[in-house]
Amino acid sequence: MGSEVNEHADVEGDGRSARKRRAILDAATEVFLKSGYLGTNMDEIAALSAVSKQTVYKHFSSKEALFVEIVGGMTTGAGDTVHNDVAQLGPDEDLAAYLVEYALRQLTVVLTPRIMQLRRLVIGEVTRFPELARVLYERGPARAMKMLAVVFKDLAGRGLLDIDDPAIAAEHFNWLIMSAPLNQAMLLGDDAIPSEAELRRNAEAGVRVFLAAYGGLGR
Amino acid sequence: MGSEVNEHADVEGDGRSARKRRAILDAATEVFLKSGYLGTNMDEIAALSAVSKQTVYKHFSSKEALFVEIVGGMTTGAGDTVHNDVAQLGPDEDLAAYLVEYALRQLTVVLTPRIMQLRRLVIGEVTRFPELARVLYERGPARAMKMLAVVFKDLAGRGLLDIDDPAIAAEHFNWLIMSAPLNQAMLLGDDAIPSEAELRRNAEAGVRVFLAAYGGLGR
DNA sequence: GTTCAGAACTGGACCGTCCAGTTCTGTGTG
DNA sequence: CACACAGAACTGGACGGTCCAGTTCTGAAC
Repeated sequence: MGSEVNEHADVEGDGRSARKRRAILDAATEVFLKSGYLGTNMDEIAALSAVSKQTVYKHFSSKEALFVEIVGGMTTGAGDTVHNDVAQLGPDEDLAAYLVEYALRQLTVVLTPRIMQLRRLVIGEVTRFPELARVLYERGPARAMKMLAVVFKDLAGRGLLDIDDPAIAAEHFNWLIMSAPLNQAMLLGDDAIPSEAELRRNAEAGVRVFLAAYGGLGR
Repeated sequence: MGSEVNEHADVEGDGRSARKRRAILDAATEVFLKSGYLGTNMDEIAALSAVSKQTVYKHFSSKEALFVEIVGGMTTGAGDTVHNDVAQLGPDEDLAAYLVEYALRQLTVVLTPRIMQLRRLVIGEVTRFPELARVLYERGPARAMKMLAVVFKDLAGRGLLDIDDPAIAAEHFNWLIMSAPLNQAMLLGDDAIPSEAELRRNAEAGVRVFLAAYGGLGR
């Protein structure tokens, strides 16, 4: 037993098996996002991925396992997308403009129909899959605020911000920027996702408040 | 049309029919909150309310209708609870303390297991019941911020706050106060609902930032 | 001869309906 | 006030039709 050698199936492969697996994952992602966990049936996933149900169950032991795999992958992927290129503030750069850009990067990634739907999906399944929600929290808001806290601590050390507790400042910044559009899109649907211009205005207003509270001497 | 005379069935009655109807609503609330829309079956509701399924369908035409009735009622009820006694700021009262109390009232109502679960439920069903989510948005955050905007406009008129756009200030205040605990409880479950002491600290920190940005001359 | 598609199948869950028999409620009558 | 009675509401159970997760079988392709 256990004579399998192709253990690289879950990273990136181009064998037939890996291709099918990818097709299943893609199809399942779409269907789960559209219909929710209970609202999704495996036949639809098999049909959409152009694969027999037998093949689906060869790759994933159950509906639950497939769901966990997909949601886990999406949250981690999205989290990585946000925090890839964290530009630092240059010496001659404007602090407010820098913070606005920082905010906009976050907003434009999170306020995407797919990511919003993922959020709704996970929130709706908190009871059934608490672990998934915890992962989303860690890889999402918690991670973002941890990164922010580091940035703020640095800026405070350079005398550009007057911050007592970087973690709290990061929370305040994060939610000043994200909450309004996030909650709106969450409940009013994807059509309520603000345009980039609106997001910019929102970010600027948030940064203004943030700097009023945490902006150091150079006001 | 509308020749019905006994329209008082949905307010408060004590007849047998009204009692059963209430029992059904109570049971259905519990089951829906616990298992979600698709995860709930009508047999369980009938059993828990100690009523035959026939009676359930005599009062509510379908599972969907029952669900809409319950969620609608709960959102409206919770919204009213928050905005019942809106005390105004007295002449000799401390502004910061007043705002902290204002925030705490909101927090302690919203951060309840039942209300949190309702939020999760509605968010998870945005696609299936967009109207319900819209109602929750209107009766929840939108209403709260509208009330806040009125309060802030008044305070600004009295020279206690320096506010340009009351609506934006209300948004900032609302989310400075609510976002951190709300998001945490939303994803990490009811066990992550902060204690009242933590909520107070959170409110105080939020008010501090708010007043730094919007506090008028009397700083 | 291994893998997969296609299709059928199992076992079970569930919505909504139906029905025969029972209980409640309100109204009229002596 | 006691009683009878009609109509509405309710029970308990059964059932049709549908849906679905997961398994199994057959035939074909490579």
